[in-house]
Amino acid sequence: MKISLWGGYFDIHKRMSSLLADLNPEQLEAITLPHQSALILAGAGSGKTRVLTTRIAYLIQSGQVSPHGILAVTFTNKAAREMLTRITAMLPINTRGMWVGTFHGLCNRMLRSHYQEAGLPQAFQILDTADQLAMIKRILKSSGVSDKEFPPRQVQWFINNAKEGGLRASQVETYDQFTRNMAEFYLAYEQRCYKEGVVDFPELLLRCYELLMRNEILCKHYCDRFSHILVDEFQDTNQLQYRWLKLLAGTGSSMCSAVFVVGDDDQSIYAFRGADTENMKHFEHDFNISHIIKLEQNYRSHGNILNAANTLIQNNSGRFGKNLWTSEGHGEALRVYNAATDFDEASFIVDEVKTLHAEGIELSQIALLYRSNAQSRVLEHSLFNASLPYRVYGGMRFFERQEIKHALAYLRLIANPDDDNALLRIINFPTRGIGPRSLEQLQDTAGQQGWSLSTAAANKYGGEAVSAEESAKTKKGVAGFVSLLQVMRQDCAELTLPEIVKHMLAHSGLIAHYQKEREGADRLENLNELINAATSFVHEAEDDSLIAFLSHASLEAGEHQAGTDQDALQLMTAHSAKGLEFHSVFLSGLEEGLFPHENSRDDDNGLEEERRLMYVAMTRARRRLYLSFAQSRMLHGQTRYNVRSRFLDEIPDNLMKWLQPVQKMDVSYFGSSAENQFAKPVRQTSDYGKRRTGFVNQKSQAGQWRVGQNVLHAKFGAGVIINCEGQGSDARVQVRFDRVGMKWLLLEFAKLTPV
DNA sequence: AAGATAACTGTTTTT
DNA sequence: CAGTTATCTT
Repeated sequence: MKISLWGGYFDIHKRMSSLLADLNPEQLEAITLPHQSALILAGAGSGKTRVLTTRIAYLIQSGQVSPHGILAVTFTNKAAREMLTRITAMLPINTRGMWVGTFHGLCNRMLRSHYQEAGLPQAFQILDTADQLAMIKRILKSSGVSDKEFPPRQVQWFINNAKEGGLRASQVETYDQFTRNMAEFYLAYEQRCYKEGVVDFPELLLRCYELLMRNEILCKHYCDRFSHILVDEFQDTNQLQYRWLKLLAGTGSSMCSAVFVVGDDDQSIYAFRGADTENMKHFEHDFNISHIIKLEQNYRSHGNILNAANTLIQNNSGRFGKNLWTSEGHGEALRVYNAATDFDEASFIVDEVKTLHAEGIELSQIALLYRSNAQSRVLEHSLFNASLPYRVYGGMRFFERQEIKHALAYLRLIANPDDDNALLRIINFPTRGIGPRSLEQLQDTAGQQGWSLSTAAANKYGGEAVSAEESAKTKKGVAGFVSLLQVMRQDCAELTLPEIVKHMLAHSGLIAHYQKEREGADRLENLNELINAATSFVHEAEDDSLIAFLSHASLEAGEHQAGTDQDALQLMTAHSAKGLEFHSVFLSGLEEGLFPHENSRDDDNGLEEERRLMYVAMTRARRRLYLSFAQSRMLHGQTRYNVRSRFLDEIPDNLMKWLQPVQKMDVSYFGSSAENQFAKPVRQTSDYGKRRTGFVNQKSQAGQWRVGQNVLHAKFGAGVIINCEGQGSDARVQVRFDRVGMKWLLLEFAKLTPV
């Protein structure tokens, strides 16, 4: 007994000291702060996540708080997951009871627990941005106003802005006809959402805020419970999120919680979507922060990179101020390349990547960053031709795919019949002969009676309940749809989540529909994947109900695409790169109008945000940083002539090394990679399927090079011709090689042997 | 109800 | 230029 006690005691100490080992003084100070609110200014690569997670582990390990008393909030699901994994790795105890999640996720959680007090139906559904826009379009249409006069996107922007400012439709200040109209749409939208039992993203926050605001007892309950609130990326919070935090912390009255926020004003790059850096200054004041802890030691980059970034960011005003430093050496100079064209820039990057790769740097440790997504095209083209594997981030996500949204719409209707958005999406998909006129009738009835569409449909066409699913099929049109849903709802009552999904896929006709479609294979695969998603959800989530799964689908859109296991180059915008690091970083398109972007150039705030973005991009690099710009660039079908970015001039000369453009008229270079130089792009879009752009199938040519011919290539080995194109010296063939896949080859250069 | 053509529109993004 | 969306055909 005694021994085990001592053993346990010793264990805790050992664990505690290993927890706090290798921390620098500032990190240690932040982690071991007493029960008080704190503002940690954490520079890029300064171990921010480590501080946050270790702080939590420390608080629990030292017995200051139980997991039950901790609430940690992040912006992305990825960050929340990472945090939880790291905490669990540090602690021997069960972390259940701890609330770790995104603002939206946590608000959803509270609203689910107190749906009645919040005035929501139990099965309330969450609208994503696209759903919200669809809803707004519907309202504008029924109000009879033109899309031209009131663009739906603008209305959406207005509504979300108001909500993020904490304002309801009735509270919006109307000082002219325009805002009066907007407020009117907002009100109509609010009422529709209420009727249908749906909430949009900002509504989750606002509703939760109002819930705590109005219900003192409940608010007190959470205040008392969460004695420690920790916030990641605090510089990205908007007004409403800040107010929510203050409420939860119990400021006004007793100030019961300690709020520990970590952020970096220099990395605030989301002002355009409502993030308010001022929150950091408000926090300092509202929470009586006497001293800000600055984490300035950087564990990521070499000195030259940091100094360049430091000098750049010093051009911004109103900073808290901080200078990153490293105990590692200066490292290499930044490499700058002045390209003649965007194409030239891309081939320069390709050459450098090849060299780096040859030197042993993994492709996944190299990032190509750009300001806007459109810039990836030229790069992709060159990379493809060079046969370099790459991965583009920021495409369509799993739960946003058309077929998945259709499937989810069926599930949502099973859970919540009043969801008109969902109904409209699939009432005639797969087609069941419900045209615009019957839909209009239905909407009229619903409008007159104040019913939801599915109630209207049931009352109009429903009749007695149908027992066998067969009768659902025999009925036509709306009546068929009504009994289909009825039957589905009945059947699903007894099934587990994965079974519900399977059942729905089979009986909705979605599977049959996509089996018929030519390009449907990938969609079918995705629908199958939805069953898998449901299965793993049941295994992982505490609440495995359909409603919980639907929330999950809305709040976590899923990884961008199935991650290829292959070592691949990383292509992404500077925004997406935030939080990541790479051995080498290529920062391309450093031109006035592009970076800084022309839309941000005119006002100081915009320019400073662009500069922060540049700062974020630069500090992604560990060892080597390339900066490049092109004198001319193809944009929107026009060649634009740009001057180099002012940001380049803000970096000290002695930290940069200007690379000379290499003469590329070398014959051996030209000859040896001719296949690649002239190969045609096959760009795999992030959407379903393998859509090709850039060429059309041509008739096969006469002669020995024809479709179906087996060939042998010196480098690529055996393959078969699957496409022919062009005449004379332009003649090229597309070959599917056994080993290296598809390639376009110029016949003049590629030495092909017919087999 | 699917397929074809015309018109439009171009930052950054998570929930 | 290229990708999406609205509109017009068959």
